[in-house]
Amino acid sequence: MTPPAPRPRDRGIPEATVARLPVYLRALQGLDDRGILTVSSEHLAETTGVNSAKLRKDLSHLGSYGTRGVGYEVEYLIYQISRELGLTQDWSVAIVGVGNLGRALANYGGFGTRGFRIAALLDADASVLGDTVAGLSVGHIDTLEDVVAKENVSIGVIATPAVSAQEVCDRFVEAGVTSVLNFAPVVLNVPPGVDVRKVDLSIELQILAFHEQRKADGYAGLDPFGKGPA
Amino acid sequence: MTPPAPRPRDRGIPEATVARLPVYLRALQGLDDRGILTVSSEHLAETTGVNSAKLRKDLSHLGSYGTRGVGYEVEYLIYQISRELGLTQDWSVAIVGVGNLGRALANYGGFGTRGFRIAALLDADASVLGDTVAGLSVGHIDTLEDVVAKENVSIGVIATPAVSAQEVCDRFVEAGVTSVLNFAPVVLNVPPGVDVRKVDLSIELQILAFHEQRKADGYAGLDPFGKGPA
DNA sequence: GGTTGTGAAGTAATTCACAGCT
DNA sequence: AGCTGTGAATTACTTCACAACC
Repeated sequence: MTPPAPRPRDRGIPEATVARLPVYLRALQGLDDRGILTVSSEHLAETTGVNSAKLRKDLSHLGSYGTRGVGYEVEYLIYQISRELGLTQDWSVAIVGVGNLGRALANYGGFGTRGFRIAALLDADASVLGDTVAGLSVGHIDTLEDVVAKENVSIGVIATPAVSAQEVCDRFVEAGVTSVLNFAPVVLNVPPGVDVRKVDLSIELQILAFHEQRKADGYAGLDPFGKGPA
Repeated sequence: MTPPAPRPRDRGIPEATVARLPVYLRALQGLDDRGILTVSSEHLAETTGVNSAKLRKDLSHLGSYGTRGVGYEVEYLIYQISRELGLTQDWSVAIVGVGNLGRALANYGGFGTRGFRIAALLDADASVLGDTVAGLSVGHIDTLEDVVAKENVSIGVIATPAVSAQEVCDRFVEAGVTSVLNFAPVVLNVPPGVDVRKVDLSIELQILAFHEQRKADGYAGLDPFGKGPA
């Protein structure tokens, strides 16, 4: 009888806003590093490439943290955004697949920075087991369930070939992981309640190719007929 | 005097649709590999994780390629989507930055598949120059302009550390590249007419952390007070 | 004077629901 | 009978423009 689960709709922040908060956060950290104390929506918007009204509306969803006539205090805003994003606590991440991509991810500075901790690197390939990558020893995929439980992993990163991705995902989910970041070029199937985000190189390239083609067709030629293939 | 460039707005396909076409395309190729000849919007929607009405509307922007009562012919739809995305021609790609990420990208199968050709791998670090990666010899960054001109590069991929990204981007743009795919965690500045897409691991993690925190706050506790930190 | 926060207006994307074709 | 293609309705997001405040 339960109606078709209208999702407990975020009593809060629009998804589009959530996706921009990390961008603001990074820009703010840059300002902080340079010792800048306050910033206006106009300035912060410019450095992050958004419209200033949008930035103000985004921030207004978190609360009223600016000062009229002055702007936003950089450190305070960093704290508020971090808190909203859940970065004031540490999240354990497990990376499965230690090929070039997995290594790139493991060595990526962004992990080390506040908020994330790599709990384990796992792979099925015996030839990389025991390798040390980013200070961690690569473990066997069979230990996935143990690692998730023991290290309290909440985010699983899939950097395996496409063919293994769904299986790894299933194991993550079965072990209790509810957030997955997928680099394999497949659509993952997960039960409700599990969030999946995907990063897909070839999709990005194809989107660029589309626009590139548009530029070639449309502008350069100034051909009013455009579309026609012949 | 030119007004603030209201962008020659695509006389066509919504951006949200463009971003999904590659997903449909991949699913269709999977069906084709399995010898499946036709597919309904319902079925294709299910395997790509979208609503079937959305899928039909997306496809309707390309033309009327289905058959009522039957569905879509798989091969024909593959061809039409490929054509729309500009994949019936080959695009030359240059990758700058041959660390783990650059290597992962170079070896990524998605490139090889129809539509993209890696024209060059470039790096500033003398220690990797001349290395062979994915069958290509790594060249020096100073040859960027030559390579872009000679190989007719239309998409530049930036896989360098953050600090070098803007400079590499400027050189790409100066050399005539109008599409950039950026993996470095910085907001790139480009003139109008140049498309930039970014892929940013830490943004994805932070978005997941946000939702993870929501799940922890909201559901598990069933605490009606939620928000308050103490 | 300067800048935020936000209703109201405008634009884009999604979903519904069904006419129209096979 | 089955499935597409699409107007109409809905929902989400963006931008404008200005009152409120420092």
